[in-house]
Amino acid sequence: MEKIKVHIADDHQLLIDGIIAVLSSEKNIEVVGQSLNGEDVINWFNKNTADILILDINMPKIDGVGVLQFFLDKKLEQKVIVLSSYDDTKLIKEVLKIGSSGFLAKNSAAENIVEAINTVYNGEQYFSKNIQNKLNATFTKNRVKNKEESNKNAFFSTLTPREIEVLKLIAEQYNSKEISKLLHISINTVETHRKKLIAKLNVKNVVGLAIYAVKNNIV
Amino acid sequence: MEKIKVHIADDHQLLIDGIIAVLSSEKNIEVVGQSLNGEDVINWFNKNTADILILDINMPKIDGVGVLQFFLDKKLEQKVIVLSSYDDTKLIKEVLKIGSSGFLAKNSAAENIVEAINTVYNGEQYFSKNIQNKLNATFTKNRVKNKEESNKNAFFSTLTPREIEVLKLIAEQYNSKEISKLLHISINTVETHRKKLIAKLNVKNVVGLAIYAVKNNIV
DNA sequence: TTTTTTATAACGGTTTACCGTGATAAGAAA
DNA sequence: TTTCTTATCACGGTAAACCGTTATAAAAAA
Repeated sequence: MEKIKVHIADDHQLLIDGIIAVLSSEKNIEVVGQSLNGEDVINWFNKNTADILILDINMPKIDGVGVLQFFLDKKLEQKVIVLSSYDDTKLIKEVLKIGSSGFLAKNSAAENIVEAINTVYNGEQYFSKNIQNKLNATFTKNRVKNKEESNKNAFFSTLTPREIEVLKLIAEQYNSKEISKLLHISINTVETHRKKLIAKLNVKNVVGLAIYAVKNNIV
Repeated sequence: MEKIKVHIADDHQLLIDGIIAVLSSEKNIEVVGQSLNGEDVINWFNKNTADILILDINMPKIDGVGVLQFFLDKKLEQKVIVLSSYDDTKLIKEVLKIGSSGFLAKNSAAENIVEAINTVYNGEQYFSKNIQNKLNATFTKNRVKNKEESNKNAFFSTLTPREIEVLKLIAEQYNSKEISKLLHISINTVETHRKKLIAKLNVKNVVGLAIYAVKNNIV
């Protein structure tokens, strides 16, 4: 029997070891690699292959989203199941858009990871139950479209590099005046970026920005 | 042979199942219970006992710190090994102060959890290697003192229940006026709490508060 | 019993955040 | 080439955050 080759990427060694222990009782699944950060994932896949990548979103150096974007460019063939603590609908939509095949919340039971691996290996998409509920009908209908199209009429905006830069400084507790000095731009420009960030991320104020930044490992 | 009875508390079922899978190969360790939040932990220990509680700090309803404080009042006898994603020195000091016997970062390898359980069961304290380095000499000297003393000359301030309540609402993007209405108190009082939070947590502004709240799973 | 902590409240003042709107230049994409 | 995106800047106004300081009653701790 051909085994499903799995690579696990998470910044918590304990969780990796736990998943390996869980999968060790599955005869048709083989863990062939592991990484503690996004950089290692990319390096590993440059030299090796796996059928399934179990990918944590919150990782140091390069986060899960960065890894997915790398794979998108390279047009590699492995399927990706995204692991996340935060069952954030916006995040789910984003990772699906950039090429993941499944989404598993960390509050799922261990048996679900086996189910997820088998489902995704068979070419289907997998979502944790609680996540399924969060995905609305509109989105479900649209996600069959191809990547080019779904990128065009995106359900949410992606942040520009400059916006991420400003967001990072906001999350480091700098105010607009300080940011304007750090980036050598006008305070008005900083405030414009701030406004766009609040609008794009659909948050109420700077607190929402800070929380987004933490949850997406920008700080 | 008498087995070491372990209870695991973490809001991620996947990690619980993973730890159980890891511990299943240990003959002298038996997992007798599990909880997904602090409330469940307290309920469980009201009816049952275990030798060791493996306790995640970041949990909903009542967090790890809340659980420890509960045990401190009840003077229960089980040892506690704290699990945390964030290897925050301040946090480590806090949980040791309120009665944990060990601290295990989630980026530790699985074998360490076995080591931690055995060490703590034998009455010693256990720390992940990377955490050992973070604990400075001053603190190491002081932690042999008894609880009363170490509470007195605390290294940082603890938030009051009301402050945590306000902080939670701040992190949910409510402004002071809204919070004052939600809690039926004056806006001036809310602002006073806000000021005290900023001072106690040693942050610059509301962004710092929000980040603290996320990292400590208050929101 | 005395002291400390907690939760409450007020106030004047300054700074910052946020809103709406409009505009321009450079570069990328269609 | 034309359109879209990105990054830039301005301005006037309102709301909110932040600062410093003071104060009081109740509860908890020493």
